[in-house]
Amino acid sequence: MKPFIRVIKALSDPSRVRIIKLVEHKELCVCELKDLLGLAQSTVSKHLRVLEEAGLVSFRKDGSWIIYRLADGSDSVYARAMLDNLAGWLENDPELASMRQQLNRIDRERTCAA
Amino acid sequence: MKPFIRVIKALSDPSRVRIIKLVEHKELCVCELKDLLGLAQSTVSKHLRVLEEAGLVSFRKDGSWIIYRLADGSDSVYARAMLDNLAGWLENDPELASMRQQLNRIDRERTCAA
DNA sequence: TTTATATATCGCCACATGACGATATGACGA
DNA sequence: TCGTCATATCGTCATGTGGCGATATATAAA
Repeated sequence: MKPFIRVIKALSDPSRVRIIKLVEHKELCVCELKDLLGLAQSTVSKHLRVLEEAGLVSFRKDGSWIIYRLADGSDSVYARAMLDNLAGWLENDPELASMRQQLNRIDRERTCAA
Repeated sequence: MKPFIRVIKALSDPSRVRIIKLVEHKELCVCELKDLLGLAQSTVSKHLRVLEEAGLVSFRKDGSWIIYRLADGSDSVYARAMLDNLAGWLENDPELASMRQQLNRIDRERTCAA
């Protein structure tokens, strides 16, 4: 039961779902997510930790950046299934759409004036 | 986003997931669920309300009993998908197994000495 | 080494949530 | 009608959670 609940709880917050739907398209560093979501850096960092512990995202280091991407789902059948579901869900969400437009705008230069 | 979050939040509590996995097999009244879960009647009633508002369970009245069953999923694509997923998940959970044994024991007589 | 940037962690606060008992409602039976 | 049983709702409390700013850590650049 616990591994299932961990995945579901991780997805029970709108900000965390937005993170999933953003990194679904393109891996992103914390400060990019922070700007897109309009949340404090510490808040985003905490959300990413929850998602990572649920097996929903993973990360790699690139210099001083830590770049998050969708997990491959090998940690948890629940995470895998929910990521598959989410890939088709919320595609028409207006908030997500505007965030993705912003995402395209910052596509070329990774400048994260924190 | 909101309808999705409503379904996910409804499933983010272990007691509510247990309710789903119990009524998956057999429709049950509130007092049967109360006995199986070992929770106060008011608590179970509140959980059922959350599940019903998410489109995960529905109910019918039978005299003074209110008997809950899985929803058909027509209210919400998210509810439908999650019920489909859950049908295959947690089948080996030990707590659920012992609850289902109890469930078979009360199978014949619906006596809910509250 | 010092400075700046990116991230994580910590402490705090406001609010949400799950639990309970007590009470209200509603149906059935005596 | 009155009492009983099943359920829902209300009030309350303890705990969980999301938010922030401040701070610690680590890397890169000056």
